[in-house]
Amino acid sequence: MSLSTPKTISNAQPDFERPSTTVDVVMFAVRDGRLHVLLVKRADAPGEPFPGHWALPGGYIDVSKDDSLEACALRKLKEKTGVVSPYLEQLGSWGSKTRDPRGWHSTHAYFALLPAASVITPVSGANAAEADWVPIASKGVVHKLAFDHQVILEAAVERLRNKVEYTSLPAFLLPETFTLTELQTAFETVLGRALDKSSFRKRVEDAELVVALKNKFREGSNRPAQIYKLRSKTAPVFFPRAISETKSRPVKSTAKVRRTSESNF
Amino acid sequence: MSLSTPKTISNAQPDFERPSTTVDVVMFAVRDGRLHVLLVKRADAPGEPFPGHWALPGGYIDVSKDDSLEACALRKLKEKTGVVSPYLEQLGSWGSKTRDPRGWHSTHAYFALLPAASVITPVSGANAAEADWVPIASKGVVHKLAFDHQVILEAAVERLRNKVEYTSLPAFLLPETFTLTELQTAFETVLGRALDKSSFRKRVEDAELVVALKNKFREGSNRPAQIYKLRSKTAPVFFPRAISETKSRPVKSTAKVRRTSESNF
DNA sequence: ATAAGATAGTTGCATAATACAACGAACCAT
DNA sequence: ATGGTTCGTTGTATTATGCAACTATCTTAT
Repeated sequence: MSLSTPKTISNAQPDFERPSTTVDVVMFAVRDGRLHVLLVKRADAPGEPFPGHWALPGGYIDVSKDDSLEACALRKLKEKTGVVSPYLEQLGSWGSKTRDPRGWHSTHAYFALLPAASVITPVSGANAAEADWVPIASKGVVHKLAFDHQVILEAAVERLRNKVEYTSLPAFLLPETFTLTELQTAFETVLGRALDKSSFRKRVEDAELVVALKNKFREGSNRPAQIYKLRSKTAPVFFPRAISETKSRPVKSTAKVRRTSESNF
Repeated sequence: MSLSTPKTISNAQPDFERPSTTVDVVMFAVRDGRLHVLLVKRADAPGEPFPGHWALPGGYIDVSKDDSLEACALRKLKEKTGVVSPYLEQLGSWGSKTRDPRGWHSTHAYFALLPAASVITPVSGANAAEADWVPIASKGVVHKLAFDHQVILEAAVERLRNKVEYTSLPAFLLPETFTLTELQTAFETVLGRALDKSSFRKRVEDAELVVALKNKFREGSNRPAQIYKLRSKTAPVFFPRAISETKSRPVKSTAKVRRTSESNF
C-alpha cells in the first residue's frame, strides 16, 4: 500500500488508513422526578448518515479547538447546555469498522450529571436540527438512536445505576443547595427503589458528604427542613458498602438494578 | 483550511486534521507473589519518539487487521503473550495535542489479567527491542515510561486495587484450578494487606464464585486442600460490600489502598 | 510407632452495623 | 386549638462480621 499523507496531517504515523475520532457525551439530568438524557436530532442533509435520527450530542474532534478529549467533551457540553463544570466522567470508547457507515470510526464517550438549575431548553446547533430532554425508560429511551448510540446510552445508564449503589453521584443532579429528603429522592430516582430514611441519613453523615447551612431552612406548609450543600462540588464520595433496599416503603419504579459483568466501575 | 484527503481514506469526515489513534494494553500477572506488568522497550530507530524507553505494549490500529478496538487489544495481547482469552477490560482513553510529540494522538487503553499458567517469557516484536515483566512498586514501576504511559499504568493499578475491594478480579490471575488459600493469597497480593480467613471464605461462598472439584486435592506436606475452579471463567463476581482489613495478621505490603475520586469503577 | 509441625477447614462468640418501626417536633391550614 | 404533613431522631431486634480458638489431615523426624 502506498499513499501520500496530506501535508497538514503531520503526525508521523505510518501511511495506514487512519480511523476517524469523535467524542460523544451522555448528559443526564432529573426533570419532574425522572431521569432524562439530552438527545439531538441529526440533520437531514445529503450524505449524512442516520438523517433525522435521534443521537447523542457529539462529533469530530476539532484539533484546532480541542486540546484534549476532556476539553472536547466540555466544549460540547457547554455548547448544548451552557453548563461549564458539571460532574464529567469518562464512560468508555467504542470503535469498529462497522459502527459508522462512512468507515472505521472510534468514539470517546463521556457522561455528565447536570445540576437541576441548569436544565433549561437545550440549544440547537449547526449539526442538530433539534435537541431535547428524553426520559430514561428502563435501560434506554424509546427512540431508535443513530449509530451504536443505543449501546452507549445503555452503558451509561448501567454505569450510573451501578455507581449509585456505593457512590454519591446523584448529589450532582441537585441544585447547589438542597434538603436531605431531596437528596434521598435523587438517589431513589436514579436507583428506582425506595430507601430507608434513617439508614440513608447515617450513610450520608458517616461519609461527610454534606454540610449544613446554618439558619437556612426550606420553608413550606410543614416543618422546615435543614438546607445543606455538598462538601465537594466535583468529587463524589464512596460508601463502604452497597445500599440495601427498604421493605417498609413501596418501590416506585419497575427498573431492576443489578450489577452485571459489564466493565467499568 | 483546504487540503485533500488521500483516496484510501474514504471516511466522509470533513477535511480537518485527523488525530492518530492507538490501542495500549496494561497486562497484569502475578509472579513470585508480586503483581507485575508487561512492558516493552521502544526501538532506537531514527524519528521514533522516546527511543529506548520502556512503554506499554500497543500501537496504531491496523484497519486492515482490526475490526474493533477490543479486537485490536486482543491481537496485541496474543502477539505479546500468546494468551487468547484473558480477562480484558477497557480502562479508559487518553487523548490530547501534547501527549505524543508527533501530534494529536488518542489511545484506547485496556487492562488484562493473565492467568498464572500463561506467564511465560514474553515475545519481542517488531517495534519492541525487548519485553519484560516488571514488578509493580506502590502505584507504578521504577522505570520512566514513554508518552503518558506512567499515568495510564497508575490508573490501571488504581482501578485494579479499587475493584478488588468488591469484585473477584484477582481470581483471573490464578491458574485454571486452585485452592481457597491460593485464591485468598491472590487477593492479598493485589490488595497489599492481609485478610481474615473465615470472612474471606464466607464472601466467596455467598457469592458462589467457585465450584469444588470432587475428589481433587492439592497434595503437599500437610493436610490436602480442596481444589476449586471458577464458576465463570470470564465474568467477575460483585460482592455487596468492601473487604475489610484483618487485625490479627500482619500487613504484608506498605501500599495503601484507598478509593479516590478517580472515575471508572 | 509416635510425636511434632504445618496447613486446611470449621466453629463459637463478642462486637458492630443496619433495617425497621415508631415517636416527637415544627410548621400550615382550617 | 386541632388535624395534617413533613422533618428529624430514637430504640431495638436482627443480621453481619471480625477475631480467635479449635479440630482435621497430611508429612516428616525420631
